[in-house]
Amino acid sequence: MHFNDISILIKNRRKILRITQLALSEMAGISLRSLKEIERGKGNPTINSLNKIADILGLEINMEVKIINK
Amino acid sequence: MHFNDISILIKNRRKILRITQLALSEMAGISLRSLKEIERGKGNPTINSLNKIADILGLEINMEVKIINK
DNA sequence: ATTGCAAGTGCAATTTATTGCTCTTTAATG
DNA sequence: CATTAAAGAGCAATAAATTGCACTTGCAAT
Repeated sequence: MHFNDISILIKNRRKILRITQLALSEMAGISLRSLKEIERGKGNPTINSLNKIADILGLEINMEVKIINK
Repeated sequence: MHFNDISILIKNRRKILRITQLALSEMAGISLRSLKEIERGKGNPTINSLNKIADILGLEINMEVKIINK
């Protein structure tokens, strides 16, 4: 899962929960500016920023051995 | 999955593959210094740094809806 | 015990993520 | 169309990640 996919997931999940970027940024404790960048897929956020957002959205970050498709 | 868990996973996976921090850092294209910090669980790496490491180690980062345990 | 290699770490330099301010664009609603 | 709210974006300031260098610590093998 690349950062671009994560961006889209965050954006979709936020919309499902019907909250604005401003509301999410405040609840997560990151700046509105940063959240905008992240949802646009621009930049290179830190794991902390992503974790804060994930916590609010009921998401979690995992890392696992990649499955190779035949 | 918190950053601390990711650090441990990276370190374990690297040892399973029997490569040194230096080798991994060079293959991933990040500095040895940064990799050391990450494996120690210190700092706050960017998603790019984690992705580069994950690629070499055959790992992948995922983000998904958290399952609530009863 | 000592030799050699891998990993941990303090510090300073540099690059870059994060932020605030401001303005523009888009989308929905009356 | 006009209004309003939400999202996109340029720019500069600041905080923080990344890096290199030098040194120490740990660990295994001879």
